[in-house]
Amino acid sequence: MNIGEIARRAGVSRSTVSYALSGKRPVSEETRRKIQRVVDELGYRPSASARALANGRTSTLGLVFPPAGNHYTGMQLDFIGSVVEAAAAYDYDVLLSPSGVDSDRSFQRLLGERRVDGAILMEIRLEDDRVDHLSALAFPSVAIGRTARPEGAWWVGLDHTALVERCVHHLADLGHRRIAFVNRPEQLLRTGYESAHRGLEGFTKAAAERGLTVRTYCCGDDADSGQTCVERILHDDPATTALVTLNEAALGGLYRGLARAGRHVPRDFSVTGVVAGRWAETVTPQLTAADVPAAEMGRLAVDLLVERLDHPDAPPRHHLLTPPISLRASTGPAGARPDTDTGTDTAR
Amino acid sequence: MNIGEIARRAGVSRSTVSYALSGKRPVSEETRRKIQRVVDELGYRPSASARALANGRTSTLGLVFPPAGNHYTGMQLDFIGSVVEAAAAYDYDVLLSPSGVDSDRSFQRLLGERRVDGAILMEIRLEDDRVDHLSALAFPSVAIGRTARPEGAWWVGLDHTALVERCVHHLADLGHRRIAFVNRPEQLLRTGYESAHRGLEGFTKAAAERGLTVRTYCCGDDADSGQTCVERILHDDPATTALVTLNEAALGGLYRGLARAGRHVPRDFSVTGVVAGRWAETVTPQLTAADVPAAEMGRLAVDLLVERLDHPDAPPRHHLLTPPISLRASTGPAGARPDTDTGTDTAR
DNA sequence: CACTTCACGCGAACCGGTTCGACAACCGAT
DNA sequence: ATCGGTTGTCGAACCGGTTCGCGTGAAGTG
Repeated sequence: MNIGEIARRAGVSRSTVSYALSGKRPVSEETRRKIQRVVDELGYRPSASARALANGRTSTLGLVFPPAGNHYTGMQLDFIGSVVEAAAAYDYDVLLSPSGVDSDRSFQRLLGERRVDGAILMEIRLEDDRVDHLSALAFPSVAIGRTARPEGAWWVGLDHTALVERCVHHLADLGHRRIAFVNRPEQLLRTGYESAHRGLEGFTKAAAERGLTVRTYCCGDDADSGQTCVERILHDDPATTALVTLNEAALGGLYRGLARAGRHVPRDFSVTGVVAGRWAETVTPQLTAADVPAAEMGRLAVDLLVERLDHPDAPPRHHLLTPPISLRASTGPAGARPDTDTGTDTAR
Repeated sequence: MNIGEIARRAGVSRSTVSYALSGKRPVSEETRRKIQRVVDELGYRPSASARALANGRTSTLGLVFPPAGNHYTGMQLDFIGSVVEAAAAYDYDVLLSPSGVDSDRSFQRLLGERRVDGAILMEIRLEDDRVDHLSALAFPSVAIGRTARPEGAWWVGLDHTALVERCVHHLADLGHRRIAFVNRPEQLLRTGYESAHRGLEGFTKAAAERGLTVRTYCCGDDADSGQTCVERILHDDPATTALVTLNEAALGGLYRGLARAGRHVPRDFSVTGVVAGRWAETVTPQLTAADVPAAEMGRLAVDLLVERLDHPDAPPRHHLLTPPISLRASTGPAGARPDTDTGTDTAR
């Protein structure tokens, strides 16, 4: 079942078999066919380990995703799926690595033991040890997300700042003056998670530009937290008429909280944000949102990484995406119900 | 950076370095420390490819998941995440393979090129080529799901039949007499997808036992399809008062369809089914459902596979799980609103 | 003091491919 | 007949580990 066996049966040398299969040197049509027949008969396939050892390439990409214990969001699934598919199109396999903090065990495995030719990093933080580490090593990698100083790096990212700004402007245009921002969990914000930071930045900036009264909240990645968060928002400022969120996992809970408080979406309360399209369509009314093009981002990341692998000294490239806001049904003009009705919640 | 380099610097032979690091033969404390110092200084890590070639084990598990183009569900994400985590605990990496149909390219890569020591299969069909193929090859694998004849195989599965039966009984106990079943997409049912079949079987059986009037539907894996499906259900039999579903991606759409038709959950209409707990808690009212313990299943699958790898001729084992129904808020007694009100939908 | 025993370390072979340099056979051109 | 250039094939070295068998020096024993 190894190349020697094939060579013996075909009556040629091992190197000839190798050349016949790889085509890296001409082989006469006759011996090529002879070899091919033996290969087909035995169903021979060259061992990936041996090949990797010999030519130093594993044909495998590493996909580094967030630390264990975190909730996984739907977006992450879309990244994973699209990365795997895109990689397969280039004849690469994908090795999953549950790495979070820098220099942890499985991260070491990928690089130190040379299991992968390149890596794609998810869940980027503004100051990211992993990115620094990889770039110091000049190890081919592409980040899905963008650090504080992304110059000279390879990445594909979403312009969360601009997207959230647009959401705020959209709401302001509709007449909303008191808006809340529902961010990802505080722990993520504290550790410098990119989208949480840039989203917040965009929110603050746009709110200032429009002179809005705003509050910002962190919210756990689950429905219950979303519900609690809405309770806090309406308690802190019952006159709030809209919110912007990045937290797709909490979305259902946000809606529930609003319903419980007797706020009808979009009549008395508008909701918008940046979430995957699939989630935006799951809630009722469907969410007006900038749809995260996760599948496209995964594909682009693989494209970049493969390019970087094929041309080791190509200049750094990146893609910054700014998908448009999809108008659905969760936002509407402010003041359909007068602002005066703010004393107590109408429902328990 | 290879073992020869370490040996040279430590002034010993390559084999001694190998033994010192693996501990497979005793090495004097002194030389061991000498070697360890050099290793630490240079940050040496043995090449995975070379090791794999030498000892025939890749320390990698394959995770075979559904064909491209499918929507991925939240459940699948939970499987992937828990498998990766559990594998890491055993010092295995996980290689993702987007294989669907049998003997397709990437499936061949995993096995033919010996990239993995064992495989975990997801999205099992009752007659599954991949399972047959692997068991014919005696290749170590564990299925998440159970074929029509699972005897002698390694798997971890959910007793969809029993779970859906329980859902039906739960509804029947509440007085519901006309119940619909919302299955996964027709294409999955047609190709023999396990959960769709067994779920349907359990539904039919329990409905017969309780003498219920039922209809069964297939529904696409997205919110819009869910909404459309509810419209069909209420059109086909406006007296329907409850539904059971396996389709978590459609859940939001089902709720929307009911709301649009003016049916309040759970006052005029009960909903239940088998979905991941996270999803059940996202909708409002929260879904009374048998929560799919996806994370546990992934972990168990890895446990089984590792056991099988460590003891090549251990007898086949499996786990059939039957999680309890979590009572939440989406089911209630039938007839809170009289059955007579069935002429036309009250809302558009 | 010679004789086993044991702990330790070494060299060589091997895993299964790839790749380089050499060489033989054949071609047409001088 | 000789020479230069192809074309097709082979042998050997190499990738970076693991593992087996053997040799050696020190310790233990009668």
